[in-house]
Parts: sequence; structure tokens; C-alpha cells
Amino acid sequence: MPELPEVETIVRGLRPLVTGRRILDAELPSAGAKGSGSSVLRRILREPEWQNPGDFARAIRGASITGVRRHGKQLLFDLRLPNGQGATRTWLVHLGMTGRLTCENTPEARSPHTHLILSLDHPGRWLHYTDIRRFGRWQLLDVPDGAVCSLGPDPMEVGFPEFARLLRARRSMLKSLLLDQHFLRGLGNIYADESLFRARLHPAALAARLDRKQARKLYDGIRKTLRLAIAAGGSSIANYVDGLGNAGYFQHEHQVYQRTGDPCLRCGTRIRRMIIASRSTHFCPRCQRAGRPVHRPVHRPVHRATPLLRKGIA
DNA sequence: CGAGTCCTGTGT
DNA sequence: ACACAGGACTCG
Repeated sequence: MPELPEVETIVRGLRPLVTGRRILDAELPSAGAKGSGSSVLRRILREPEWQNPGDFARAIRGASITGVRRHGKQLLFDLRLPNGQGATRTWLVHLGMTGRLTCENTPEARSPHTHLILSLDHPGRWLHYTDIRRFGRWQLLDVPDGAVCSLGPDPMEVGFPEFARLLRARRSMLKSLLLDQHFLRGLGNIYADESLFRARLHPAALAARLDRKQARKLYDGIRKTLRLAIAAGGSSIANYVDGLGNAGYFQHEHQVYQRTGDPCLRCGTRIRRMIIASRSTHFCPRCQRAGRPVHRPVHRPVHRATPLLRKGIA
């Protein structure tokens, strides 16, 4: 569910609530539950070193949270361990499709899909991790930026010359490229479609074939979309809420995402949906013509069209 | 590149 | 019953 604007909103909300706090206790309500033969937590805790989810809880219990950051779609909690001489770890959280991190005023699980409850040394504050589909992932990193540096630049930080250079090196379709975290980190299905609409570029256009002007429109389209989305607190469609449990409202400003068949807000043409990179892709066939692939018919018609038919086609 | 996989929930 | 959902990995 959460893409860059949602994760940024969560980080901004949680930062003042958890920075400087100590983790008094870590509970894993689903650790004992049976799911496909083993603990339902095994997947979220993808580290092989956590034979037992209790080891994870033990590892972070007593640690102090010294900072909260965003890296693409991932949240990073910097921890100072209790016993070591300033030993540190970074708890990496990827929320997948349905992950939530929220501050609650109770240590009781709010849902059967709550998988972690951290008690913080602040009266009335518990940090809950909830994830219905369990596509989320946690890692505990030794190095603050380890295992994370292979991703592409942050779209809000990259400069245009660098962006244009990266673009030129890619052969894939724009939609696939924007979803690729090794190209840019942070975009997902919503903001890829919304960015391409603002850039007026066809999602199936080939990256390497864009001229400088089109590359500029894409760059600007991405940044404007993300800036507006962050300002709106992200998009809440089914599951997303921020760290305080509040919904975002950028979904009301979506131009194309999940608007199949509705009129384009700019030209009135019906929004179309197609599948690219196995993902739903929404676009306006009139506003987003630039760079669209030429469709050559595989079979040539055996008979020429009659003049009357030609008229109809033209 | 596409297809399948991991999951649960919702809407037709 | 089926399609689809904000992500990302592996396979051929």
C-alpha cells in the first residue's frame, strides 16, 4: 500500500513521538499462531538468524530510538542498544501492501493481524505493527545503511542531469521503469501512473527514446506529483493510515489511478486501463500520446478496404 | 520481458 | 466463483 508519500507521512508523524524513547518491551502477538506450518512471523522476519521470533524481541528490548528515517518506501529506526558501549542497530521496516505502523494508547492488539507491539517509555504510547496480507518485511541491520544502498536515488533528491542520464541508459517502458526501485526509489503503482499523466507521456513509451524535453516533463511530473501527495498526507484507498491513524486525502486528487472509464479531468476522454509489468496501468489515451509505441498489425488485410470502409476508418 | 508466488479482504 | 488490490521476489 504505502509508496513514498505515505511512508514520508508516517515518518513525519512518528518522529516526534518515538525519537529519544526507549523500547521497554516488545510483544509478538502472532508469534505462536500457526500459519502454513510455522509461525506467521517467519516471513515478516526474513532474517534466518531469527530461529525464534522471541530472539528478535530480545534483540530490540531496552534499545533507545535515536532517529526515524525514510529510504524509498522503507522506514528505518536507528537504535542504540542498552548494554553495548554505544552499539547500534537499524530496524528496517517495509510495509508491503497492507502494513501499518501506528501509535496507539493501548497495549492490546487492535486486530488479529497485529504482529508487533512495542511499549515505549512514554506514558500511554504503544507502537503497533499491523499487516493483513503480510507482504511487509523487517530486518535488523548492523550498519545504518547496509542492505539498502543498492536502490536508485530518491526522486525528490536526484537532480535533472543525473535523472536524464539514468533514463537514457534504460530500454524498458516508462511504467516498468518507474516501478523499478533500482531506477528510482519510492514510486509505486499509484504515483507511477499519476506522474506519467502529469508528464503527458504514454506509459508504454520507451525510456531511452525520450528527448530532453520529454525527460524534463517526466522529471517535473514525478516531483510535482510526489510533492502534492506528501502535502495531502498520501492516498488512502483501503488500508493506509499514517502513524497517528489518520487517512490521507490525495486519493481525491487522483487524475487517472483507478479512474478507468471516467472522463479525463483535462480533456474528457475516457481513462483507459492496460496491463504493464503485470500491474494495472491507467492513462488518458489522448493526453498521453507522446512516445506511445506504434502498433503494426501483424497480418496485412488480404483485400483492400472498400472506399466506404476507408472513410469509416479515417 | 511475462508469469507465478506470497497473503487476506473486498467487490461484482 | 472470480477479479482485483498500494509490493517485490524468483523463475524461465
